[in-house]
Amino acid sequence: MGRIVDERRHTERRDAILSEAYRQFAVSGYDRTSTASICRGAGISSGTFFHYFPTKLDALVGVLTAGLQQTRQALSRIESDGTGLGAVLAYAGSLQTEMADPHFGGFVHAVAGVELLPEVAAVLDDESTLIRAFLVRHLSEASARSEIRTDVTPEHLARYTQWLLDGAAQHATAPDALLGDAVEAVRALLIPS
Amino acid sequence: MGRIVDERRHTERRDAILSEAYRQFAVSGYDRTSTASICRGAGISSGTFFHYFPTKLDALVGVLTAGLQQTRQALSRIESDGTGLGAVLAYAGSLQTEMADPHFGGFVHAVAGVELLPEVAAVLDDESTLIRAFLVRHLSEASARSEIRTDVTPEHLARYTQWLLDGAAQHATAPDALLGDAVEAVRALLIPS
DNA sequence: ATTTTGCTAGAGTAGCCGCTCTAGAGCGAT
DNA sequence: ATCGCTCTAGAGCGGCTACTCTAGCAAAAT
Repeated sequence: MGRIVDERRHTERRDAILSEAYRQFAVSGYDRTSTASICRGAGISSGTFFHYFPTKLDALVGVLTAGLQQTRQALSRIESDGTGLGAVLAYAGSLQTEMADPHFGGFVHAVAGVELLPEVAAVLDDESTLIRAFLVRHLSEASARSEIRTDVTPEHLARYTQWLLDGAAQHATAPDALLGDAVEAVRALLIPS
Repeated sequence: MGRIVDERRHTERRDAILSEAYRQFAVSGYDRTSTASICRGAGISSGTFFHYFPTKLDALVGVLTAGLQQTRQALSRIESDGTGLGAVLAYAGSLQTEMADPHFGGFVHAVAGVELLPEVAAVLDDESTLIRAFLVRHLSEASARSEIRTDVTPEHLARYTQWLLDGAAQHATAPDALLGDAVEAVRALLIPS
């Protein structure tokens, strides 16, 4: 049990399914995407799909988990480059890059639609907690260094920043995103005028 | 066709269905809520349901449209009470009151999950446009009166405010909302420190 | 009184969807 | 050579769902 014959082929196939699932979830939403359609898009049979993911929900969780790991890496890379305000702005920037993906906005909406399923909520919670900790850490430092406003506590600023970025992510699909990007918004919130 | 026998009874029934639909969409999401379940909750038969709403989607649009009208009224009431920064903060306050509804957060997520359906997108677009116009109008005035920061244009501030409030609405379910409310967040964004 | 029309109930239906099952091919170990 | 395992295909199935249909009742119109 669990022994994998050809590791390379295995992860490639798995990733292909995951990426097709991501695209279709983004375009049609979770419930309105059928496993059959994912199979068609990925060029596999249902047997193969359910071999890799015992459940459709498991495929979604797979996508989310991959995203979480990506976030983890991005944060630690950013953190090794610098701390304080710079790190926070760098994070906003990396998020903004993600938002450029034409499927990003759709996927955010799709996930929101099934956020109440415990398996989904768990991963999302992990990611949210991770980011909050990152923000609190670096905003505290930035506050101590007087890089940012000090009339609002770092904890509150962290929360507001998260709201701001979540809101921006939700509108990621809008083509009129030219007016004002996420980094500028965060800068406006954090830096005293 | 279209003649209504007892106006009172008609709208009461309709509203009852709408409010039950709202609750169930909030709790289970749109796709995972069955019309049968709404009927059970509202104490009616499927025949009645489909007499009032030819489609499940029509029921959702009905809920959204009711919300839009509510927003319209709230905005004009606020606007008649005052303008500029005060009006913007009053709007944030009224939104915050809405968020206190235990079903609000769930409903926001449910709607997000089907935002790609054109009928839903249309209503949401109307509401978004309405709010943006309100914000731009009053933030411009506030800016001219120097009630708020002037280093960022009112248009940008309007957008950031909308992001902030949308993000807050998304987290409305969280019980730890004690830490920092929406009004304070908007104030922090708008008022120079 | 009779007709018309809104309204309601509830059984019924067609279709879709997530998932299972079986059969077999490829490959590694013994 | 043989066994055991992963992997793949694809037909099939049980269950659920949005919606339809028919029939009857109440009340307004004539």
